[in-house]
Amino acid sequence: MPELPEVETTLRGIEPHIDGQIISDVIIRNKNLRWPIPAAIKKQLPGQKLLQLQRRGKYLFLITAKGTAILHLGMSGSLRINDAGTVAEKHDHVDIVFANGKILRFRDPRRFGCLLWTEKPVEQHKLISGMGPEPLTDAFNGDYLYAKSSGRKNNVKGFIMDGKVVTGVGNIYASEALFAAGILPGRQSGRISKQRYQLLAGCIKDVLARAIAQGGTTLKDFTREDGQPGYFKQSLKVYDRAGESCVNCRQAIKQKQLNQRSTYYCSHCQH
DNA sequence: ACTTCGACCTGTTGGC
DNA sequence: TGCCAACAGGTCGAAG
Repeated sequence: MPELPEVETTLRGIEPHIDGQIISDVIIRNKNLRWPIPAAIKKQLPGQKLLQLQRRGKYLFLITAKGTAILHLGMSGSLRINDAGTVAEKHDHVDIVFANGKILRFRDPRRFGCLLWTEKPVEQHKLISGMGPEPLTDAFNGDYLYAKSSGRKNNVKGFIMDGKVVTGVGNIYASEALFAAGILPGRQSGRISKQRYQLLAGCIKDVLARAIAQGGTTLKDFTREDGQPGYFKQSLKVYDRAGESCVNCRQAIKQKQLNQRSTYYCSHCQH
């Protein structure tokens, strides 16, 4: 479900309620997420002050003096802020209870998400250390993409969705950014010019920044921490629009499987 | 070092 | 209306 804009929207929504607050309890109803939730989450978090909330790619970090909780929403995860006493529903696997009476509630029907614990600097964690640059920083640009793509044989959509290349670009925004840049998703990544990568890097930044400004994309079930949807769906130009007319040329938007993921594009505007 | 593919889950949708 | 296959916003880790 969530890509970078949805995770960022979630972070901004929950932060004012819990930043700087003391964790009073952790309730784990089902520890069987992608990896089992370690016992240290329940053992170490209570009594700790939440010093900082951070996002890295699609991961969220809950930083305390003792260590850092690493949270990923997977395909179907979401976080809500509830008041103490709110009844948990079917897939509400974890509550982090705060002394101010708020509960951070982690729901994840498919359980592809995770909640892990580390006491080392979080950037040294195995899942984090190999990650590519954040797309909204200066370290991510066309020169970087061009250099990184040298000699590569995969298609450009798979290339920009590779978290070791750049983090946070998922299936929606990969299609959208490639449309904005006029590049066919199936084009071989190692055979694209530096100039086109400069355009693409700018389009990735632009589409992600605009999606964040709109509170993310609600396709089916993504909601913000307060239950409100994101409004970027109305700005999508190709994703989930197979057969509808291209906003530029009016030809039908095409859909095909690429790397086992649905991919949307305009065969007239993209080459 | 890079690429492809299977795996992990539940819920919803669309075709017959 | 009902059933069942196909699909869904992610990404790790194994195998080639």
